[in-house]
Amino acid sequence: MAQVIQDQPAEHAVGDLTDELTAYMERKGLRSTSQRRLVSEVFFSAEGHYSIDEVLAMARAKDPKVGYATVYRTMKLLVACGLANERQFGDTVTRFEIARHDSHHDHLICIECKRIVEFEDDEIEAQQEALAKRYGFRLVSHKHELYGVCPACRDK
Amino acid sequence: MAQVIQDQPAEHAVGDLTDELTAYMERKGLRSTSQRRLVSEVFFSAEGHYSIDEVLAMARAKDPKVGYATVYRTMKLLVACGLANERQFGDTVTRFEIARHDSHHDHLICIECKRIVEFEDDEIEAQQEALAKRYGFRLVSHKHELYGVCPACRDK
DNA sequence: CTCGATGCAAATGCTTTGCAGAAAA
DNA sequence: TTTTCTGCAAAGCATTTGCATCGAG
Repeated sequence: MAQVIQDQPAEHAVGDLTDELTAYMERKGLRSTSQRRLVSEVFFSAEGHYSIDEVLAMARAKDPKVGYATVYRTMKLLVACGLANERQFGDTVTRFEIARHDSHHDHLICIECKRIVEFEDDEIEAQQEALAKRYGFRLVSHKHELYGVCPACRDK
Repeated sequence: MAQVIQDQPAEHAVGDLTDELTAYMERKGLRSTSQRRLVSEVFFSAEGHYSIDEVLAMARAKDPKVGYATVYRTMKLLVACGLANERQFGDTVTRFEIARHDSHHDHLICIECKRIVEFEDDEIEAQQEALAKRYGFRLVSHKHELYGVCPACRDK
């Protein structure tokens, strides 16, 4: 059998993301290199919010020779083709997450352990729209981050 | 007469803010210097969201010799004593705004002209609280920014 | 007179870019 | 072979700090 039907489909099928990237690169005349394949693969496989350094570390685990600039440029490429989002949380480092086209989500961040929980709240989204309209703004995007202490850290 | 009662009280009475700062500095054994008085005065008098460079420019209009580091350190001081908030919007620069203790507010930012409008929405605040509770988080702070196109820029 | 504050300039931390050599197409 | 990509190292840029000097207390 060529395709395995999974009982519990992964949140993001790594293959689908890779296909989208490949299509984008072909369309733009960009080259498929071993580094781009490696970096995108480790990023697509790892669910989370990673800094360049973290993606670099994951990539170097499989190929110690990859350079920082390559990871940097590959992440920019993923952002450009809409497969990754760039985020800045409390600190100064830029983090990347896999972009989901279907749903908007925001973040709940533990200020103790830095854990990041994603949430989706349609009511808040709707109220944001209403609020923007009230001020005459055409809403393009938003950033909504809640900082607090997570259950695990509260009990310590 | 020593005190002037104003018909239209300023949003933030510069004098009150200055008094709070003075009290804080005395409490901490910090010195009242001409630079600190100048920087805090221009910042308290100017309503808005200013970067270090902008505060520096305002201060230098009155005293060309003030240094960047002094403004930097004075703004940190204002943040430390709760009289200013530090914010990062879309770009890389840090901006400061006068902290109001009574009300929480968030921002609506025009991506064209960079105009920043402040808003307050109790319903959204309440929903944030509910959401944090749902995840077991004790909510400490939040960042809520809406990016869009303001009425003036839509008509251009 | 003492110790904190200032202002310069240098250091830092992260991001971005120039360029010579490497590797896709 | 041509053109893009890589990896290093250097440049940018906003922020932060060390230090000699200045000035408030």
